[in-house]
Amino acid sequence: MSELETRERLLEVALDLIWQSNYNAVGVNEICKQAGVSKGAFYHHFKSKASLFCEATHYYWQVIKQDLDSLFSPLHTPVEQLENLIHFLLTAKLGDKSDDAVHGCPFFNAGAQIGTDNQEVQTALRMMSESAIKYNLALVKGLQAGNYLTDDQEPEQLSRLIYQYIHGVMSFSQLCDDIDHARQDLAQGLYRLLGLKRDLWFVTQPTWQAKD
Amino acid sequence: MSELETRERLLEVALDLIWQSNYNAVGVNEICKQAGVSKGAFYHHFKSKASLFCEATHYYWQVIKQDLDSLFSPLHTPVEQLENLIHFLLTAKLGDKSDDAVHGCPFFNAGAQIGTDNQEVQTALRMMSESAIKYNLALVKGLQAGNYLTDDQEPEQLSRLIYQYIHGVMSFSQLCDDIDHARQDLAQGLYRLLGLKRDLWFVTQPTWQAKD
DNA sequence: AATAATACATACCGATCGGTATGTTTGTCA
DNA sequence: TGACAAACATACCGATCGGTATGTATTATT
Repeated sequence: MSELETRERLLEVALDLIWQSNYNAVGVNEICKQAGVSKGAFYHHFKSKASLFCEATHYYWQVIKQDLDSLFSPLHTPVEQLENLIHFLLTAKLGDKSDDAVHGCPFFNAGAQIGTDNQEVQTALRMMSESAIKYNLALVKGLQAGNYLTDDQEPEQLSRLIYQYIHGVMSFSQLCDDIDHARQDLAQGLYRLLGLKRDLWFVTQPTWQAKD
Repeated sequence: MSELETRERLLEVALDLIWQSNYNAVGVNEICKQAGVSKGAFYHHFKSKASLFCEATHYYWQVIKQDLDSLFSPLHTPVEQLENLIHFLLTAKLGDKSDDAVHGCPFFNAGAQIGTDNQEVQTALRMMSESAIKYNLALVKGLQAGNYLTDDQEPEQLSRLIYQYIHGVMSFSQLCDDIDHARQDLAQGLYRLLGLKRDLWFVTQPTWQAKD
């Protein structure tokens, strides 16, 4: 196995395992085992398990950002961007693939577990939240500028509301292991929160697709 | 210490500790220590830690229900009920008391941790969700019947949206350790999700207070 | 070629986890 | 008063946790 890859191997395996279950249930030993590296290698690259998690958060976010940049591309109209976001959340995040269970966002699940105890982790999660909300903010401003909304609420607050709701939907559908409700509710909730004009509801097709 | 109380002592201490941190971080030993009972007593009353958690969920919900019944009392108008709910969430749940940190709902934090692994826990949490949504449903129907809303969305879905959003707000404000945003966002989000008529926003005072 | 730092691997640590086996007290009913 | 079970208390268990100490290749530097 190549040298620099070891680090990424650990990050990806950790993401995978934590995604499938949760932070506490996944031990350092198992991460190493699945990654095919030794514990020494693990603690050579990361100073602690929490530290790995922080870096994994960052790593994961870099990947997500590529998708977000793509589906929020100026090539799409604001309404298309909104539909792209919905489509993205339903497929890439909630696990449209007909496999096993519905996954929430691994970082918020994990954040609920260690966030309050570990300052480092909490900070990492906050920064990811802020970044995500910035994307929402751009979307909201685009929708406002295009006169697609029924009122002129502060865009900062609106982008926060959206973020909160998305998180709520994902947690709920994970608990109920039911993606169908999420599919019904997500768009509805976002439309309502944003105050999207009624004649624009459920009429635009997403213009973005997850790459393979 | 009286006999029957031991059980409740364990439940309340467990709630307290889990509330303050999280399910995984709180061990059986510490619960027993804080409750002033032995481990033998613990496993005399509960067959496992997860089982305790399930019973604690039920116990906790019984307490919450009393508040919900009170603040959703027919003595209040539907709009007052809504404001009562908001006030309740901001004070009793998010911890208005100026003490330390912002707490989310301990059960959803814990649910994110063990929910997927433990069938028993997951079921208990689902039932609590369903019950909570039923309260929302009554509220929504009341608001619709009183013609306080701008549209006639399916009340079942609306009550779900509300539930999801509330959960999202609480998680977010816990992560950010910032109750001020929650205070700003909660009402705004609920108004928008429900489609409450604009002239009713922020004009009604809650008619319910937490009993010390 | 010698040296030093990097990148691991192996073996092991104390702490703590949830859980149990067994003993002792306490109340209950006959 | 004796029998019996419920309600604990004490001591301990194996497993596993995150983390470390130490040894060994490998690579870069001089």
